[in-house]
Amino acid sequence: MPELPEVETVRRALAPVLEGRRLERVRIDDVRLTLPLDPHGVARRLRGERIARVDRRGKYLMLRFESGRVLLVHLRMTGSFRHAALGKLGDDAYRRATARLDAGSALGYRDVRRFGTWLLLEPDEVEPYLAKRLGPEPLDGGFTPRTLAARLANRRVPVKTAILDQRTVAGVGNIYADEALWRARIHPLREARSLDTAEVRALHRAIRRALEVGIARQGSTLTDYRQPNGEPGGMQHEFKVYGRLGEPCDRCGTPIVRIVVGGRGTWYCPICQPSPYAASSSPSRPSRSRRTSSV
DNA sequence: AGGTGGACCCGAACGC
DNA sequence: TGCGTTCGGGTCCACC
Repeated sequence: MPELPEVETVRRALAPVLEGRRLERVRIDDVRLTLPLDPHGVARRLRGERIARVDRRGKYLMLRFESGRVLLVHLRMTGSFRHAALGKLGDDAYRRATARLDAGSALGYRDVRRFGTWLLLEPDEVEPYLAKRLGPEPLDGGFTPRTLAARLANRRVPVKTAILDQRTVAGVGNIYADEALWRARIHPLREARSLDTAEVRALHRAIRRALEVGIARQGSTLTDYRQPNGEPGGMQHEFKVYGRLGEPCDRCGTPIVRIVVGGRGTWYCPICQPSPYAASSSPSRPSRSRRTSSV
């Protein structure tokens, strides 16, 4: 599932091979990719554009053209790019688009479930589009414990739901939300507004750490995600909680449990991340006390 | 306005 | 073995 670390890994791989290159031919085979626009019209508009920079904002990959236009790509669940330096992309039943570059190389876009989107924006449309949808970049200086606290204040939704909201912080998806909450020792069902200052600080730090480790491992591959050279990521081997039902917590050895939060599968450690509904016999109170119990 | 649940899509995993 | 059913993931949108 491409979240921030996966998209950033793709960006880092594509930037050196795409920047400065011109799109000589673009073919889009999936009518869903550019809805509500006609894919052939979009392909035609892309032809001739020269890529100035490959950027990322949240989970969006941005191809910035010299013209100022931007192709905003969202991979959703199963989108991926493949770059072939010699222009020879292998056969792929799930390829949805292909671009031929002036260096003789080829760029293929693959998407099994066809959730991904390509949106070609005019220069003045880009920032408003992103600003409306996304909060701060978690790895930039604009994301601080204070800004996070402001985004969580007054919100009654579970804290996991709050950090999955891209306006709270951009780029966190289901996997890294669970990983971050484990690192911060916060139960996913805690009301967002109930976190005290120390907990917000811990969560801020945990979100950054979880994403940084993900990038360092070049993302996580469960089934579909691939780097542009076709290789899987390695982060899936280092999950602390995600998908680890019944396996021992890395910190305390307690079996990881699974619940559903906001319709999403959610894994956590029932000891390290104490329930907000815990009885008074529990070692800690959820929203007040600083927990010192740990193993 | 904040919050919620369904829609979108389709391969994989599951149940019988 | 083969079939039908359920699940999941990010975002948008209709609705409360």
